[in-house]
Amino acid sequence: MSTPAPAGSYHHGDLRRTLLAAARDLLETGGVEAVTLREAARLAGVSHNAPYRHFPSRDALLAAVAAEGFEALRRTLDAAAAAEPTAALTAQGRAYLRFAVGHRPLFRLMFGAVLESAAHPDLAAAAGLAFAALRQVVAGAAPERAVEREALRAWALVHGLAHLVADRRITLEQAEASLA
Amino acid sequence: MSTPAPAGSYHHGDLRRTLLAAARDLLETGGVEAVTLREAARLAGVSHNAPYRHFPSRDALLAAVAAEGFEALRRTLDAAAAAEPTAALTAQGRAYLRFAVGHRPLFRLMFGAVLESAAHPDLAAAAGLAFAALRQVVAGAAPERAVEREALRAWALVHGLAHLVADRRITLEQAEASLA
DNA sequence: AAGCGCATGTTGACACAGCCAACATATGAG
DNA sequence: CTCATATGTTGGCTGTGTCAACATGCGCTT
Repeated sequence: MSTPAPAGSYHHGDLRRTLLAAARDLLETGGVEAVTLREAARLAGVSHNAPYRHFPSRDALLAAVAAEGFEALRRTLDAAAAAEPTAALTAQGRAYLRFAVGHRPLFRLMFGAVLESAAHPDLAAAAGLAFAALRQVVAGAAPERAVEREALRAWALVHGLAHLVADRRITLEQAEASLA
Repeated sequence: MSTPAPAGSYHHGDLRRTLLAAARDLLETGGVEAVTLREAARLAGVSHNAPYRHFPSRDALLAAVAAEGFEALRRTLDAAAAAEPTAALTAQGRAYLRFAVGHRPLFRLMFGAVLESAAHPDLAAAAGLAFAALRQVVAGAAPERAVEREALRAWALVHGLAHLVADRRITLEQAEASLA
């Protein structure tokens, strides 16, 4: 899906976006290991060093992809809550799980051990927003005082299930059955 | 802590163990990225290709380290349950969390996205044993019919909390407070 | 006790990665 | 129209994983 360069032009015009798309492709296709600055450059049709004008390092590229992932996750969670207001929590849980299964390499990049989010503020921010979507729903459903604790427990439960599914230790069905 | 080679001898004598120790050191010190076949060989005092007589690839070395990690985790969980039989479940939960915090890089290797456990049977087996320790305790504490489901929920909760702590998204205290 | 097979180590090489420095180009602000 | 500067390019360096060919000596067989 990565848009190749407009042929014959010295300047690409939209390299950053193209590189991100290429990186996403590589990620989905071959896992994190397959995401390479040089290969992304190749896919984009530029020289091996062009990416450095947009990302200071390979990690930065990965972080940008992960940040996009968190934005997508947040949208998914918001949509799930909006679509099923009476059972928003389990709806979000299901959405979370489906996201993990549907974009396994991306999920593993977002939550795996490759990136140190502390080193990438944008990443941390995007992640924070996604989690806020979860917490907000729990806040509306929990009994007053226990909100903070229950929110955390719900979050951890869903998150744990998602990891177990993404690591193929349990099936999606088992996870969904354990939600509520 | 990695035992260097007995000087002057062509054959090392205990290279496999030494390499594992070196890899553990590198992991704890610099994270997964720092674990390198060549660097492990250097620490062990052998040539850059000697490791291939004991591990067919870098991934295999990492998998072996992770497998050791799962064995350690299992021992920890067993010990926790044995030490506090009346509250075995929360004791194991605490142990799980402490393991994640105390051996962060190892934990992230074990559960991060670097290894594909399907490709390393030993790894999968060790992981299975560790989880069995958890499940067993839950089985003793849950109301009959719901055992399977409650076991999974407990596992997921602890696992999720551990991940959140390891990723520094919440503190150990928050996690422990959310256990029971 | 002698000899030898095979596990274990070594040397050398290759491709490929990330990253740096120096240079080229074209775009848009003035 | 000019030119500063953002964007790309070329070339090179170090380090890594992995393969192939060769060396060594431990331990079993006889």
